[in-house]
Amino acid sequence: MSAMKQRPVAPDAGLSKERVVVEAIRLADREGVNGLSMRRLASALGSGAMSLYHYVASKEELLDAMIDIIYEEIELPPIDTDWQSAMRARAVSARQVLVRHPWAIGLLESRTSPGPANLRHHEAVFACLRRAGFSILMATHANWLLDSYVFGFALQEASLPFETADELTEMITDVYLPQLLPDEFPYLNESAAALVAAGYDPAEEFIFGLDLVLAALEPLRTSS
Amino acid sequence: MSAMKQRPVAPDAGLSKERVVVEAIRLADREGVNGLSMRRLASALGSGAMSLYHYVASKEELLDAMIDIIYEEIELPPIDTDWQSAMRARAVSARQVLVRHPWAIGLLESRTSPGPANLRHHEAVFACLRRAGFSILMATHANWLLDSYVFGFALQEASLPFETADELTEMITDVYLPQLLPDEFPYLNESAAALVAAGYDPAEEFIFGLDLVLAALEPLRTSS
DNA sequence: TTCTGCTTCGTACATCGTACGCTGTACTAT
DNA sequence: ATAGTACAGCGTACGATGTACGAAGCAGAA
Repeated sequence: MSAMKQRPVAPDAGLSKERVVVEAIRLADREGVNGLSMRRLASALGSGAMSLYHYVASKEELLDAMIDIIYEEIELPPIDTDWQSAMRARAVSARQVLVRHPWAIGLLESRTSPGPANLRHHEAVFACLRRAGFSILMATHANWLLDSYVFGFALQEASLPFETADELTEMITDVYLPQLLPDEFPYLNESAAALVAAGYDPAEEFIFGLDLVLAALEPLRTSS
Repeated sequence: MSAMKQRPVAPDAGLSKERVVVEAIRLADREGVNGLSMRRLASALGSGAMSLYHYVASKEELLDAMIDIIYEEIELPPIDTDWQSAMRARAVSARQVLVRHPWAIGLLESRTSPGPANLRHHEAVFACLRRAGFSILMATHANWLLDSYVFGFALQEASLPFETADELTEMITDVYLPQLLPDEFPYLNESAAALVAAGYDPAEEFIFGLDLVLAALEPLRTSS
């Protein structure tokens, strides 16, 4: 407002690819990916729908850019610890990010070409694994295994219809158990009951499998 | 046509929920989930769009029904072998099904209430694990871990932009490497080169991680 | 002033899911 | 035979979607 003229890029007003993409992520967080339309995004930015197309070539490209910002949010494996701690930290961060942006998980499917943040991220992961003594082949295996676990866990967690332990109890007793005849599904009943009794924390469940996988990878290293 | 009158349900002509859902799956396989519209589905069935709404309450319900058919396609863990073989067979089958129907992976996200085939499937999985000597808690852990791996792997595999080893080589050399400055991404270059040299088979990669996970779960059993 | 180039936007079109109400047929009760 | 009931199928219409197209506003240069 005050120093409005000389700046080639307006500091806060005006559109930019960054502003468009960031607002798109906010909208998707709030309303889900189905609530993200070009018109609604435009009105959230106080502009006309077609203005957005000066910053993104299409909605597909917008989605690609959103995914790359998501990758930027994921912590890189720290370099100052052992490989297990580093990969654990990265995985935990990735899960947190995907919990914050559940719409991103399903989007990974159709998007093919990796963005720059994605590349940076995987470069750092491979660096960590190789420096820890994994061969190229074993590093590839470890990367697939860990990413599969993280994404798959996030995918399942996102489809859980509850957020808190209380909601879980309510969900199980009200929705799940009624359709679960004890004779037909004895084992599901058993574990549903155990879940209600013990409570349930996705974060703990995530760590359990993660540490199990990390421990299983440990003997595949070549050197110390 | 010949014996047209007395049959309460026409044997081959006429619509039915089953015919609608099965054709929807075929359409999604062919054109992706974005190519599946009620109008296109209707015309594939030789009917009007609104006729479909006599068999499914909404498109959402149609998608739910499609997912449940997909679960039906996944082999249950066989009961006549050790638990590792049984769970391996189930996981391999699940991956094959998801490769055949990649659109289904992203759909698991938003769908919340499990269909009957889903319930049957998980009942069988829990039965297998419990009979193998896992406690209720450990069976839950194992189930999460295995499902996360299978779904996550399928999700990543679906986003691979190639189908065959030749396409992989082509993809890496033409698309991947050009944007990968060796100084900026030394480790990605290294592993990309190794991938081209060695070829790559997703099915083998899948088995590697799967067997590693199964072996890591083995000591968590209580009895033999 | 006039021109040039970049942003911004209004309109238009095809396509989407689906609410609503009309048709025609099949079967039952009279 | 007639009327009633139920249901399967469809045509139309409404609001929303992504985006092609071209006009408009605007800066600085001539």
